[in-house]
Amino acid sequence: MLFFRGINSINLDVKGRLAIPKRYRESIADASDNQLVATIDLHSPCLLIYTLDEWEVIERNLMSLPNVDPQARLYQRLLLGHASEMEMDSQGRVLLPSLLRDHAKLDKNAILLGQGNKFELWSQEAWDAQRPDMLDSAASNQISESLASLTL
Amino acid sequence: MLFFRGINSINLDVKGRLAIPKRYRESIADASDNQLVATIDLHSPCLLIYTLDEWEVIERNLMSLPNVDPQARLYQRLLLGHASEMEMDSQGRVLLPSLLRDHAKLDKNAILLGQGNKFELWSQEAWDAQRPDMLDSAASNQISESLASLTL
DNA sequence: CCACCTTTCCCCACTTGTCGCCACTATATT
DNA sequence: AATATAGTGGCGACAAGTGGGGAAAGGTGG
Repeated sequence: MLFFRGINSINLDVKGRLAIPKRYRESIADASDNQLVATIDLHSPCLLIYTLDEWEVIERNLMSLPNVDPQARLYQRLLLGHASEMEMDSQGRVLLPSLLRDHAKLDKNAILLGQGNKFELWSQEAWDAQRPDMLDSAASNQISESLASLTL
Repeated sequence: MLFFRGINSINLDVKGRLAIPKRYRESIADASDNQLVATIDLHSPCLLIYTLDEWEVIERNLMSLPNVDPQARLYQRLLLGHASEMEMDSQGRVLLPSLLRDHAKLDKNAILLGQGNKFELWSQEAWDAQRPDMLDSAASNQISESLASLTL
């Protein structure tokens, strides 16, 4: 089973290519023949990067939502509409479509977060700006019900 | 199975032609011999573009609706009435009928969104104007029941 | 019925973006 | 300290995107 962990500081090249860290490459090659899919995150200014097979699961779930629900339609439009297939080249790099780079304000310095079945890709600036807030709200005492059962 | 994804920035030429991005062309050629159908979207100021065979499914469903239902008749009139067949030329371009271009306020800069069995075609202006609102409402915390089951 | 005008379509040229290759640098390992 | 390996960046070839000219087809008006 495929599971991505860890934080990586990565430089995009001037053409917007992202070099996937070596330690992830083999499992990506095995899982989906070097095919990745990037889309936007709806809650944070970052991109989500899935292996193609993981993405197809998401996609099936998305498309099975009731078509009459306006919010479901919105999700479909945004997530599917931004989902871009990318293929790792022989050096383990993928070209990020410029419209997606724009969305996440990605230029050179980026942060790649392993998040289980996907990666999150942040611009360094956005990450640095939001990390303190994330830590603060995580540290606050308001534990949601779903978290209450968690033993760390 | 045919499945369109992703966002594309595209320039229409002065004659109103749309060049389909290369990566979609082969599946369109395979699925429906370069035949596409465009119609209007009923909820947003954009056009919907189907392969001919996918459109024929929609069409059958539309026509099987009860004829006495005024809303069904409305849908039939609008969707079927605006549906225009288009053929990709040797360079992968289709001519968008001027009445459809007018409906979606399309001039030069356009955004083509892959949406599963169809594409959505937006004018750049309309897309830029609506995208922030769409992101806002997608990010809002009011998650409808149907979305609650979705794991991204 | 003919002439003219507009629309559509094809072809070619040019520009831009994409991709592969290679070299250099930094980091880790023995 | 030397060597190997991953990361980074630049160059160049090629493909895709874009735009314009002109021929053909279709429609309109005299």
